[in-house]
Amino acid sequence: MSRHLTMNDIARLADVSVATVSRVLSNSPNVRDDTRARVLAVVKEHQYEPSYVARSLSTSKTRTVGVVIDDIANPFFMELAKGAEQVVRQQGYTMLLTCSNWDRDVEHDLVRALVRNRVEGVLIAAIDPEADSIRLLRSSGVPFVLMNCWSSDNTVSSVSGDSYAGGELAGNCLLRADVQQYICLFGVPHQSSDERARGFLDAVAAGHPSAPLETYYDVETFDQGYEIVSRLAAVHRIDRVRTGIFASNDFVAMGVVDSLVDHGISVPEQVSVVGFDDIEFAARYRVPLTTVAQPKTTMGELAAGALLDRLEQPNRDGRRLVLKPRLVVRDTCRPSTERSAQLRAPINTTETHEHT
Amino acid sequence: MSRHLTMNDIARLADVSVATVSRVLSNSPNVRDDTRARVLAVVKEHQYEPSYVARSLSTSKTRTVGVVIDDIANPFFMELAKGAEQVVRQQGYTMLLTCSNWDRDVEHDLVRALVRNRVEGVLIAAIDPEADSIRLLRSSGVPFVLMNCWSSDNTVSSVSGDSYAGGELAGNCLLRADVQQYICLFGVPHQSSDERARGFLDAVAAGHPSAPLETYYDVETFDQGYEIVSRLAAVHRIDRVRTGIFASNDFVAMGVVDSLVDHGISVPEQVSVVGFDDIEFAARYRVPLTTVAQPKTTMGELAAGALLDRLEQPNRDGRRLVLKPRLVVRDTCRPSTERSAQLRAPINTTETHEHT
DNA sequence: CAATCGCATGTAAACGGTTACATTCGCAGT
DNA sequence: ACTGCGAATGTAACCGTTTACATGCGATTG
Repeated sequence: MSRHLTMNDIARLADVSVATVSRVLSNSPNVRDDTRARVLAVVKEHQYEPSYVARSLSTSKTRTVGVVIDDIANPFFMELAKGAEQVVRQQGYTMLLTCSNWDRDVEHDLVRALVRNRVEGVLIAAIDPEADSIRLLRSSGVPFVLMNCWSSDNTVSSVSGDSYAGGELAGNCLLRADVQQYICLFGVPHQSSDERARGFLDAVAAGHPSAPLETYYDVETFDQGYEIVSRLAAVHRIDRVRTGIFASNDFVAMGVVDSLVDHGISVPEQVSVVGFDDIEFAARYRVPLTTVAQPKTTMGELAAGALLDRLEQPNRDGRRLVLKPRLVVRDTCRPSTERSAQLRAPINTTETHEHT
Repeated sequence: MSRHLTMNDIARLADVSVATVSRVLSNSPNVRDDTRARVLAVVKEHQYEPSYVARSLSTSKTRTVGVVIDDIANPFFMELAKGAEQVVRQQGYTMLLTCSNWDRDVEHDLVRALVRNRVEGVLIAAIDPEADSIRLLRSSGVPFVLMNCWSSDNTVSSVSGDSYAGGELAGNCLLRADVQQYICLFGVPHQSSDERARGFLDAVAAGHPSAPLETYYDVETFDQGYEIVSRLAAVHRIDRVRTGIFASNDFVAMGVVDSLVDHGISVPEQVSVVGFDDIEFAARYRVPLTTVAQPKTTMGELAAGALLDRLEQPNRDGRRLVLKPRLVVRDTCRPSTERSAQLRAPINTTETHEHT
């Protein structure tokens, strides 16, 4: 195909200099009306589109921010990204969305690619906030803000949910459902899932000290949830006594529920399940999920806002935003009234907390 | 923060010229080993990352392709995009994903932005293949391939599902379920939804000529599906006779089913529902959806493949790829055996068809 | 020992914009 | 007619790479 037109071509065709064309296109004043019209006519006639790559090189501004998430198929991250997109686009930035598939090497490569593309800032749901990818970001001086995790270094900004509180919410919910044993399906090692685990364990340790409790780690997917519960069901580990299952996210919770109904175990009568995230589908699942909701879109928006602040105010110090989760009670776990009366744990809070 | 290092900085630090640095970084031969080592040492020490924007300007190659989809929250498009991402990344391209939200003006702006960013090609799920956005693509000479639609102009490549056949599949499925009236929830005007409608209507006209049939247009969302069916249920239009409902996509189908169960109407005993797309969640919905599956990931992969072919072979003529849909029978519509025996419509095909 | 060759390296011209600065133009004031 | 001045336009340097070409240099060769 033919090559792209350049500003020079337009200048020649309109019989003016490149500077004038540039001025017309950037709406600068001090261009005679007829000249402007002549240039615009040529531009329109030839459908000229100026090269942003040249412009970026010239101005050293790309008006682009990079976003790194872990899983593009996961509604949690998609909502984060959507929230972020909203606000960056509205400030005239373009968003470059990338996805690490939970692989640290990929994450590192993605960050490298973003830096090379000279994005002006990045939003990253880091797998590990001390990883090389973050070091690279620091050393290359590209402003960034962490999402869904945080750093001990208080020069770096972050936006995350209060996972410990979320874990407690889940724990208390199961407590109130009056179950006699607990199964914990925790996620891959990660700040936020570790906190969830702590919060959950602390809550049940406090409310139900002697209860039998079994934990699994690294479970993140529907299939894993299905699988583990199926194994337990096969040996009648969960259909004899009332059981509470904590799932590291809503996908896992759905897998769990799927397995339970496939084994003829009734939810929530025999087994109660609490998920995490409250993805859109949780409410529409075959049995609507009781789950801990995180304000996903808000998180994306706040993160983007924080980043944009940084871009204008490069040396403001970091702020760590922590958003309170909220328990959404649907059909997989309902408080049994007697026990609820005893425990008077707060069960529903939303609010923005700011540390540092 | 400090500015980015440039190749010049590295050259100075390593006491060589920029050309040498460039050669080292592009692995060109003809660099003495010790020089190479010296340069690499400096590069590593200062975490230098070359600017792709400068490189792109210099080489007039961005190694980037743009993708335009209609709705990023819709799993159908996400899968398309994922399929495409796979293959472009693996060829060393970066993918710029954008989303029009079904707005033609936005779509046009997005294409404009992609052209300005000098993407080397674009994959576009066009709202209307004759729209300005496509004209812009043509006139700027950027290779592109249509997804989920097609053009009468046979120089343009496209990858789409055989929507007419899909409509027929849905129609025949309802036919076999032995329903006595039909409700059609068609989508917004669009090549592929129009074809689905035609296929569906032709199928029931052929198999059940005298049946009462009611059509709605522009229904695309869960809420719309829920809403329409609720109105009908309120006036007992669907709980008296066995009814078949065609939904323009799986979201709509879920809304429909939700409304039905909320009104105590049993699915599929009283009302049968067929969706479209077979998004991942269809199988896990509160009542698993009978739906027409499209090979979404494959479509993305093929589209990307076609585009990459183009990039190497700019003036090959277009090819239109049409993929056969497949009926997935789950719980919202099941063939009643008597009638199934009479009609012997093909019910399950997968195959790639190539026209032109 | 000079001519030749090939490899390693440097020099400088692109690439397509932006923008500081220089120049020209049109016109009012004297 | 001349000066002065602001508005309109042009000129050229710069942004950070790549790459064609020039140069330098050590080893081979007649």
